[in-house]
Amino acid sequence: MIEPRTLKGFRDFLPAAMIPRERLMETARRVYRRYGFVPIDTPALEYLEVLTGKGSDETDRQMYHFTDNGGRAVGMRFDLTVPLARFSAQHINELGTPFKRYHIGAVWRGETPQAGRFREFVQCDFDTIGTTGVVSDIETALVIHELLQEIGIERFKLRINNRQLLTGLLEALGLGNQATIVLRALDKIDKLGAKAVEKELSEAGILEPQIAQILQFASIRGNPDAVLEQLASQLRGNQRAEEGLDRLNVVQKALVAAGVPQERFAIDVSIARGLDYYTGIIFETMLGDLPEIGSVCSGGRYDNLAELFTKQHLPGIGASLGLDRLLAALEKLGKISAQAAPASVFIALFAAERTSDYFELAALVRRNGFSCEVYPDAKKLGAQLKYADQRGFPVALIAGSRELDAGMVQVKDLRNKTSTEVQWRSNPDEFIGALRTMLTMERGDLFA
RNA sequence: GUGGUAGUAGCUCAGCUGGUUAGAGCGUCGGAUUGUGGCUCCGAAGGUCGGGGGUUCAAAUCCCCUCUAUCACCCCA
Repeated sequence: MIEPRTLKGFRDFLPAAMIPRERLMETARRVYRRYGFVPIDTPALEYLEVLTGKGSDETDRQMYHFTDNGGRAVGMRFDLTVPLARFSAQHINELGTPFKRYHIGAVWRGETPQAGRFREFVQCDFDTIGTTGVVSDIETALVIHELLQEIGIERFKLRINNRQLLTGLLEALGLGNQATIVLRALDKIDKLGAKAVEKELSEAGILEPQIAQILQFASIRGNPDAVLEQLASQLRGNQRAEEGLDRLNVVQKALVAAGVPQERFAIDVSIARGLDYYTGIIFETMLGDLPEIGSVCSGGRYDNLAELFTKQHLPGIGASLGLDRLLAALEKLGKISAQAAPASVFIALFAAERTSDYFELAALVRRNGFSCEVYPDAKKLGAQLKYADQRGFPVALIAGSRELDAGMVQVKDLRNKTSTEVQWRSNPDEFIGALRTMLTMERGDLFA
């Protein structure tokens, strides 16, 4: 006997978990398409050099890689952005710019699993390639907001920053080449506090007055308007920073104009996003009820991503919804309703010798756009109804030989326990009408 | 990868300082007049006590290793 088991950080999904997963992906697709993004897919496995080209030591360490049977060095993708860079370089001439795509797929990282962190997980990415316009900055923010809203999350905050602000400041302080160290340290300010960041920076050899300025800069808080104002006064005269600030101003105004509530977003200069490739605006999204799980949707602008693969200048911007992390959060918050009917109409099997009649009935139901399921065994009616009830079917159709002979069926509303007899063979319209009235009643939402 | 905590039935857990055939609730399956569900009652199945090794007359219980989960570091969705 082989022990049935799965690898650390890899999971099976039972129907109760898979139904909300699929629903979430459908929501993401719907929102992405609403903004004109089109779907693509890329291989799970790539040449190792394609994946390691742009990553840091950390991503290299976490990547699953091996030599395939043909002796090639290959790796499993650890995000969807690097494959997009390769994809764009390879196909952009057939696609034209701007190119807006979404990509939902699994990625793999060999890191230690934790709550909401797995070794195999699904990301729902959307990116815009080939424009540096601030319009795509705005659109990215709007999509993130709409996505979270449509999923049904009431409390979340989209935190926005622009790398140019900090880069500009660091250049002015003469720390231009230590950006990564400072960014990484600053990213922890929320979690560990200013003291810890100060210590980390001074251990990295950054001088006292420099640290003071960095921390003062990162401690600016308040509503977007106020933050932008303070930043403007502090960064005046710094060309690079002012450019980033101008863009943030445009984004801020557009978000308000598009109806994004003030409490849903913040300008927060302490967020850094570890990935080195971001060059402009950056986003992360925290859940109001579960901030400790981390960002569920992050991204930003990367103006040089494809440079390793092509001489063509391909700027890009996008973000990634962490499907599995979000689901883990929703589950923790008790927002995933366990029951979701796989189909809406249940057909009880009574007289096994009349099987074709049941399939004739089922075909009629499905032809009219309702999903239905025929019970596989002619068990006691009570047991069949119990099954239907437990799966959450709203409607059951019951007919024995007597009714079938007469072309009748009992249409039973499983929630009200009411039922009516209908002539389905001679009067299908009346039958479908009866079904429709029962099924149009509120179906419970997937996310409470 | 490093460190802390944990692992008993499908799920949630009980099992005192080692002592004979390891229990409960829920769930599953069967039954209570093969034609009407969520309640009730009766019954059954289901456990190598995560796995391996060791100490002991005796290990779910103590020790070591390992696997898995979880938390922290690191990093990130």
